[in-house]
Amino acid sequence: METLRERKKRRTREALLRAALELFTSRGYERTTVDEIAEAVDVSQRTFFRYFAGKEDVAFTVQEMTEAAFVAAVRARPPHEAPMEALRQAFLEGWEAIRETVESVVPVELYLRMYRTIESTPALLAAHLRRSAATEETLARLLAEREGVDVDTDPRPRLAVAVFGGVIRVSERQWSTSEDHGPESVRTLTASYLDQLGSALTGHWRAA
Amino acid sequence: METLRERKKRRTREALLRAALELFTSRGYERTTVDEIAEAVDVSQRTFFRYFAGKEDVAFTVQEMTEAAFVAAVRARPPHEAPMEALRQAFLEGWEAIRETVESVVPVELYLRMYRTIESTPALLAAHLRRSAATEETLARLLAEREGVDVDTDPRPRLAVAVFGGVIRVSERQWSTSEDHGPESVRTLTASYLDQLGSALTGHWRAA
DNA sequence: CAGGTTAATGACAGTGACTGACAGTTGACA
DNA sequence: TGTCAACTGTCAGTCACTGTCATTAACCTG
Repeated sequence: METLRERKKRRTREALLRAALELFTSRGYERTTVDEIAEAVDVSQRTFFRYFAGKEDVAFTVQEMTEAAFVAAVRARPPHEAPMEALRQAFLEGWEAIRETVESVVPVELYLRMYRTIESTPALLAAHLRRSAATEETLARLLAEREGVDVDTDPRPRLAVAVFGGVIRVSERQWSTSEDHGPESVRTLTASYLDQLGSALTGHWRAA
Repeated sequence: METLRERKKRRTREALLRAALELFTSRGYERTTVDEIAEAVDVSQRTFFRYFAGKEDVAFTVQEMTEAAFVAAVRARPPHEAPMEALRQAFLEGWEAIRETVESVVPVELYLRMYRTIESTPALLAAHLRRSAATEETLARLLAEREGVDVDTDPRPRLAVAVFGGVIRVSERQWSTSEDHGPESVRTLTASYLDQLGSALTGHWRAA
């Protein structure tokens, strides 16, 4: 069980996280100072930096959880599935588990708002893409191991993951700029885009 | 022709650029301060910020030129080429033109060193990926126009460009971490990876 | 439960990127 | 050659972030 000290720490951390996301999504990321976040929770600025490595770090706390959940979902896929199929299924079926993971920390609605803020804030978008690159590296190694190939000599693991990542990013972008913000719409969008990959890569697009 | 004032400005700008790249690649990006760059050229820090939007901005000045050159190369492709083929040819054939563009500002060798610095510096890698995303958006619109489809309703332009961008990134990464740093090796690597795309996306990789 | 240990916090000072304001300087051009 | 506009330096200030040290509060042991 949890000691009093640990409980206090957890509460401070969660309060900082919630305050930060609330401020980022309402006032905007750049127009929010670390001092304001700390003040909203009534701790010193120094304390904020003891809980989070930086202003950017808070913004991605929830993202980090979902990424970890996705990697876990891929890891749990049966070995007989082909690589791309495993990625596809992990994404489409793992949705509910990811949603629950999020809800245990912040309201899903806040998470979705934060996602849009990330997409529309250049500094955060850059960080997001770099984090995605890191996740892709993890996935490439994972798939290489599943298939028994060497990730450093065989380019296919990294290629497959890069392509999958690209599809995800296109769906996310489409989702975050469209009207329909239901969490379900990303799933259908991603599935549809994965299906259109082949026709996107071959020949002309104009109907003959 | 150029007025004296313009000549002075251009010289200051190029001096700042060269000094910055030299310092970034030798001492490291984060261990270089803007004050040091300004001091190396004997101007005030304020002047540096009048020529470049920020420390990050200098680091990508040459990159920006190569990206523009690539977009131009794609634009110059004959319309009968299919989208992916146009991207492929623009990249493989446009190499020499890009090289010349670079050489007109800084030694290619410095450009290559800077590239490695970008790949190995988290903050710069993030910025690089965001810039790539912006370029991909430009290319998607370009291809959509070529093919006469609507980029906002037809996902194929963005998908194709995302996949191509993914292949480029994988080759660049492989190149920047390998021994062979000749500028030719990126070409062969990219061509080879594009050829392996199909087999990376379908079925298992393990030889039966 | 008193007293010592350790973790958490606050207060303060300092660095580095960046911006705004204003004054001084130097090319451009009549 | 003198006036105007562009360019530059100086200075002050904001914000993210870090190191240091004293203080507080939880923990644990006798």
